[in-house]
Amino acid sequence: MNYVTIKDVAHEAGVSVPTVSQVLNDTGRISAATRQRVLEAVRRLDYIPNSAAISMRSSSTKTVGILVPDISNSYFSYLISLITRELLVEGYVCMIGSSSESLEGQDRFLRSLLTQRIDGAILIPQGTASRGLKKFVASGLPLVILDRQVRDLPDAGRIPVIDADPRPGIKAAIESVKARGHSRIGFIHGPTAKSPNLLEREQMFVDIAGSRLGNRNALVSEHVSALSAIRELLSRKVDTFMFGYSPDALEAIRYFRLQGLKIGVDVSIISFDDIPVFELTAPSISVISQQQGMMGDYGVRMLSSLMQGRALGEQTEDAFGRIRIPTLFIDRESVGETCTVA
Amino acid sequence: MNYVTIKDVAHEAGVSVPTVSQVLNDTGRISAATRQRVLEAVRRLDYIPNSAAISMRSSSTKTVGILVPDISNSYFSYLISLITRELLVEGYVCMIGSSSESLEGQDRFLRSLLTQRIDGAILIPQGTASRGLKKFVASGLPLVILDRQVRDLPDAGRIPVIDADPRPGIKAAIESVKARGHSRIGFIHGPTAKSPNLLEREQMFVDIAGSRLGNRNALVSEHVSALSAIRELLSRKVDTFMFGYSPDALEAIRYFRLQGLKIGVDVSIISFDDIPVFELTAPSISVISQQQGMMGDYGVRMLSSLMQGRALGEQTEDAFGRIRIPTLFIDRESVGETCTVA
DNA sequence: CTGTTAGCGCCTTCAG
DNA sequence: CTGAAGGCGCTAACAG
Repeated sequence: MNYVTIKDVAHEAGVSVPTVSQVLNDTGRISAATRQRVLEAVRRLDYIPNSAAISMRSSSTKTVGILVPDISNSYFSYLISLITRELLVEGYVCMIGSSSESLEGQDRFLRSLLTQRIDGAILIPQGTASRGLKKFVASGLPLVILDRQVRDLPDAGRIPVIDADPRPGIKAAIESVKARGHSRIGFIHGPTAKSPNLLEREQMFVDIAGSRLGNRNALVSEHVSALSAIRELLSRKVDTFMFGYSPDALEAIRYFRLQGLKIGVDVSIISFDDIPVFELTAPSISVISQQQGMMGDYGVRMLSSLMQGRALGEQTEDAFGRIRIPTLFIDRESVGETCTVA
Repeated sequence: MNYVTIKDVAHEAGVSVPTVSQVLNDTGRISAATRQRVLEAVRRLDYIPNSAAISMRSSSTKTVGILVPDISNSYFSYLISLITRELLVEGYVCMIGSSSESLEGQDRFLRSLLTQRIDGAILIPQGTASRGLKKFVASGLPLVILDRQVRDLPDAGRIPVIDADPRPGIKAAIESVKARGHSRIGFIHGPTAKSPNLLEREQMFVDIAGSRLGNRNALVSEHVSALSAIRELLSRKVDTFMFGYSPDALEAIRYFRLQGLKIGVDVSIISFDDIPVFELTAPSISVISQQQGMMGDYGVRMLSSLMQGRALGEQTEDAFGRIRIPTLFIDRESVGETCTVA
């Protein structure tokens, strides 16, 4: 299975190799006649260019890397499908990889992106800067970080970070919960070690819920396992749960069902991340949306402009600020009305 | 941002370029001393090989392509995460693409795989052989087709197809439904034009349900839109629905809820595809599982052995049969007990 | 308007 | 045990 090369095409068309190249790339002046002959030869032989060879000369691969924590998480897979679709129309193909929420997984994939000489990357990294991530940043490749901040990342001012501002969503959620007569809310933070953003959500919760409902009614658990945290808060008479990490909410739904606790009646819940499941459960789950669509759009747009700049040889040493997309509370059925005050 | 090349390493270590190459590839005889020096230079300069250059010489890219109909569908994203993980340990990186359930999208991605000179591919193609797919098959690349059969694909005997055998799951489902006292079942087939497998499911349903419940109690709709089909069957007094295509089932869940029809009480449903949502809805949905885990495993294993053979220059002209993985009925809460026979 | 020359980064002979 | 030469597929500069 030997591929047809530009040389075969040249031979078939009876011209020289560079002529074919010029026809294919619309560079140089080529007579309509030769052009025709070359194009026909291309068609006849079904010539398909070798991107490795092209990239060796052009030092541009037209590929971008995408790193997510977990491909099978629908929050990320949706983001991926958005991003790849938009980049495709700009002529880029994507290399997608998962860190499996581990630093080793992340570094392994980042390295393989480097060996592929990608033109740029969109990363949803782990919350702590790994060796691999530092090297990646140091390489100076066009790069945007999505969805998560990273602790201890030097040189961070140079790279755009697009994430969600938890405040508006949390505020709206708490007010809605309060309006329905709930007064004792617990927050389940998820694996905060993985991401400063999760920590921030918790702090913001404490801040806002504390000021609205009184500090003793805004509860938080030290437990790392979601299940233990839920059990603890339940024993402390919490009847409304807010989840900073959607997989925890899914676990909770299973758990409450098992315990015979009716969501929206015995217990109310609100989760971060607007993923499709939450609309299909019965009752449907109220969520704090991070507006992933917007996030993906911004990310792609930033990356293209960075890659553009690079392609033009511009000095893109602008300091990119952080872009924060406001979260949005989407009210559904998982927060019940309370008549009896506890 | 110029990458470190093997030449820089050679210079740094005070040896020639081929020497570095030999050290890195463990070929040829190199003295321990030089080897040491080279390795140190590699580390000091943080040399990262250029896979494009390597693949130009070796004509192997260590890349495999994965085509799915829709990345954001959790059935596929789960399969992707399985496959990429397993291939990674064998040293392959994956290029993932979506056909967006269209022939054009499929062909565009397949072509880009060809320009990338991938070593092999795992495809979940559209049900009809597109020009691009035919060309791809004709290229002779190691290739396995997953989850779906393809109509009119010449040379199909040469490539392995791994899909699910719908019979066992459907049979078990219907028996369970019958045992619960339901006697009038309708089947929603999904976009059968897209896949012979969907058609097969319907035929098998007609066959099995017909023989178990009588032909007039095994209903099918001609409507292409799931919603119209549901409405029609509802008007024909169907109270139990089987969905051949999970997105339709999700639509149905929304619809029934809107209509105030209680699943598991007023209406019973069973869907193909064991995806996480179905376990989280209330009531949880009984499914016919295609055992995706198995499917992914087999697929990867077949592909590696094909690529192996190719790497060794073997003639892998074996006729690969189709491997069919039995479907499995998973009984949950969406099929209610019927006391009153309609 | 077209062909010649040279080189991208790497590896595989083959001399030394 | 190591270095020199050549070539993978392609394109940018220059001749002609």
